[in-house]
Amino acid sequence: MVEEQDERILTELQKNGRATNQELAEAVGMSTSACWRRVRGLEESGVISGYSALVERERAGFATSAILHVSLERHDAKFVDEFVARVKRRSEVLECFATTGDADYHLRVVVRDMHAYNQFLDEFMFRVPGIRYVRTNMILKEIKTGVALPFDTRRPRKD
Amino acid sequence: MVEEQDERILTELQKNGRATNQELAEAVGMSTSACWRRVRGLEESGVISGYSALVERERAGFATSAILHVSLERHDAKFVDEFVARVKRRSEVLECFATTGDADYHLRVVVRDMHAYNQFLDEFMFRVPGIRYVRTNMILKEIKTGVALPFDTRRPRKD
DNA sequence: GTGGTTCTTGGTAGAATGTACCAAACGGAG
DNA sequence: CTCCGTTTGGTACATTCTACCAAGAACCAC
Repeated sequence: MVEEQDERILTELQKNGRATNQELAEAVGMSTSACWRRVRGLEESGVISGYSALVERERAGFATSAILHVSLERHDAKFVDEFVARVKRRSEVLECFATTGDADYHLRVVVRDMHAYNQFLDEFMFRVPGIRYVRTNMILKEIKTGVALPFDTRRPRKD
Repeated sequence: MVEEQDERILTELQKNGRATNQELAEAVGMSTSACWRRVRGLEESGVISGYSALVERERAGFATSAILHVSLERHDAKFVDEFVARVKRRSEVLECFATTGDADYHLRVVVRDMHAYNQFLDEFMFRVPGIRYVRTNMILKEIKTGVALPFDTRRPRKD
């Protein structure tokens, strides 16, 4: 189980994934060794699945991004699995969620420019079998792009 | 400008944000000092905006998440700014994008359980002034949740 | 309460790494 | 070619990591 001390570590490591163990220990108020062991535990148990540099999309040359609503014609395992497998392979698709509502899937796609987006649709999206529709919502502005889980919200009573 | 060597560094640091400088230098094929200076440059120029631990949502106790489509009644700066400011303050809102299409905004919200989601709507979303509608699409399954920009895609010709 | 077991803690030291310097190599411009 | 600015690889000191230790806390059965 992830307890309160772990949550403080996670909060800190989400803010600064390259914090030294010493900084981290200081920030959460424990000894370096206790802290280090907890971090290791979180990594080994898979609570922390990795670390990543956060790169500014536009500065890195990716001017265009969009949210796609996708719906499938049929929902047999065959079509669903094929769709999922293809989505996982395409690096332009940063996120993909199966959702309730009109569309079956919400995707977020990031590309270098509009030409690349058109190409993405032509070469990839429109070729996936069994798709009913793909609706593109271009992203006009990124208000917020966070990865940090909200550990500051109240925990449910555990009773 | 971000050139090819930088892209290799970014690719690597997106995969492993805690790679040691030595590992990194080896992976991208340069000396440790050259590599270190480039990383520093990317950080100082803001291409790398930070580092973060990636935490498994469900293992960390956040069972519920949703994508919200939000549309505003009016689009005066007054209402827009208020909405944006409020969204930025709420840690449950991991992502928020202004988009084309029916909804003005797409948000991704993560909470501990359904009760917390209901509370989020009641206490926050439904109290923002000037909102036309909020449509909730519960996330049934996370197919993919990536943060790495697709540097493996073809760069536009620079001419 | 006591005793025993288990889990967690803080301290420490050798190994590994980061970071700032150097002089050398490179690449254009004239 | 020579000059000048930029980027490179190497090195050394300071910092940090990481695996051990024994001591302390928490728990349970009795």
